[in-house]
Amino acid sequence: MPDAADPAPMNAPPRRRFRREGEERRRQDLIEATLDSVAEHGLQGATLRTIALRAGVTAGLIRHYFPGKEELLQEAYAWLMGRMTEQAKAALVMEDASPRQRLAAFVTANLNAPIIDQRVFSLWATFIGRAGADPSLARAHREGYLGFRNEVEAVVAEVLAAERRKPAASQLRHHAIAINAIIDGLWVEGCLAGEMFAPGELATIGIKTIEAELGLAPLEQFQEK
Amino acid sequence: MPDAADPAPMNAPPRRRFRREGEERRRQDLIEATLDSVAEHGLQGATLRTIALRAGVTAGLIRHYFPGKEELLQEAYAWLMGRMTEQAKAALVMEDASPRQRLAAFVTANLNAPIIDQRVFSLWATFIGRAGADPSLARAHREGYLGFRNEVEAVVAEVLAAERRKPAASQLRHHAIAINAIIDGLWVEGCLAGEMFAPGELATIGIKTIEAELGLAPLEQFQEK
DNA sequence: GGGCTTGTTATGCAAGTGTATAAATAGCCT
DNA sequence: AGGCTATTTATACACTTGCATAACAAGCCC
Repeated sequence: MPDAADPAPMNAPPRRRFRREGEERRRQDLIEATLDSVAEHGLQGATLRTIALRAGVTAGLIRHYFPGKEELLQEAYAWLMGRMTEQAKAALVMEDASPRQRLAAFVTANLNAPIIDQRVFSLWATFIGRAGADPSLARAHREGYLGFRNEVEAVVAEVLAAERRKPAASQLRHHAIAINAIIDGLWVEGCLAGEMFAPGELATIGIKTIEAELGLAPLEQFQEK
Repeated sequence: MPDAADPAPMNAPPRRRFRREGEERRRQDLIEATLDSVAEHGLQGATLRTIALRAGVTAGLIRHYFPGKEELLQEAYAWLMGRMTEQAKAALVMEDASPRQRLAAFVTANLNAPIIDQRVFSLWATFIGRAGADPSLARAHREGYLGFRNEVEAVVAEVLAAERRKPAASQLRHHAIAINAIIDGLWVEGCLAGEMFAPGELATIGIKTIEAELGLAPLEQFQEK
């Protein structure tokens, strides 16, 4: 029995070098690696090892920052939603612009890059598909949706007020729901089949449709026929 | 060594009873069990064993009808999409109704049960979330979407023709895209947060918004203010 | 009713999963 | 410089996964 001695030149693979990063940074890296993995391989393909590889660490480290995979996914989703609504609303903060211009800018921003984006859509769809089974997801969506809709409603009220119109609350709500649906519907199509539309086309359609919904005379008017 | 004899009263679990079903039936059952599993647990939770359990068979049988899990999922998705578009278009085949009535009926059908349905939405979102990475899914969506949009475009043309209007092709396309977005957007919200809306409210909003988009005078008109 | 086909079950297996725990080393503090 | 701590790696483990194959029996055909 030769029984090879262990300390022989059996050059063991050297232990991997690493750097210590701040907690904030590591958590953020892990969250982004998680979203990347989900967008690319879906929830099923987003394994701890895949995520860790993408974040440039080993799988065990994840457990040092998150209690488990579940919590990592939840935090990743929360962060994604936060960034989405933040971007979406950012287009509304325009100083010295007419309400109507602000509304148009809002629609334009929401129907172009970076909000129209296949990766973000994949993430949204993947997570929201679980809303039926996961009440916390459903609640997160509802909150985001209502926040968004309230913004829309506020701008609509301003636009109409500028036209000396004062709609009833129920009318305002209807307008907000409809406008929200228009933006959402066009957003979905833009993300899924963006190359079917000319650049800016979705925004143009969105603005014109919304103006029709609000009963506003189009600014540059070219009638059909 | 007592070497217990095998034929001892070590009552082996009796082999499970089963019935032979037709191929058609079994495949359909498996597909529906697959969709149930995906809707309930997501793609990650839809394992062969879960699916088989729900279909009332054992996991091995699946491989007798499908080359692998991948193909089962694809067939399930294709069947789901087929049923969805079929249902959606069914509302259009109304004899002796005005184009405008048909359009309204179409919108109403698409914004109520059974098309507004959380389970179907979960399935749609779960699968469509993979469209970015799976070209076959992206193609399936595009085909379904274009088919749907063409139906809309045809009805819109009829509606406008009944009003003696003959829009340019590009105008017609814009209308169809916008109307499609309205229906899609309201559909999403109805599925995700149906209890936020009164029964029939989404359909009402959809119809009014579409009428505004097409420049049709509302039938029952109650102005704001 | 007895064989034969084949739909169906049962069992096994290698790869991959999330989690737990131990070992190591990077980098701060003095 | 040198220890100390806690971030990070590495390894182990129980379990699940999809897939392969063998054993079985349901029910048609003659």
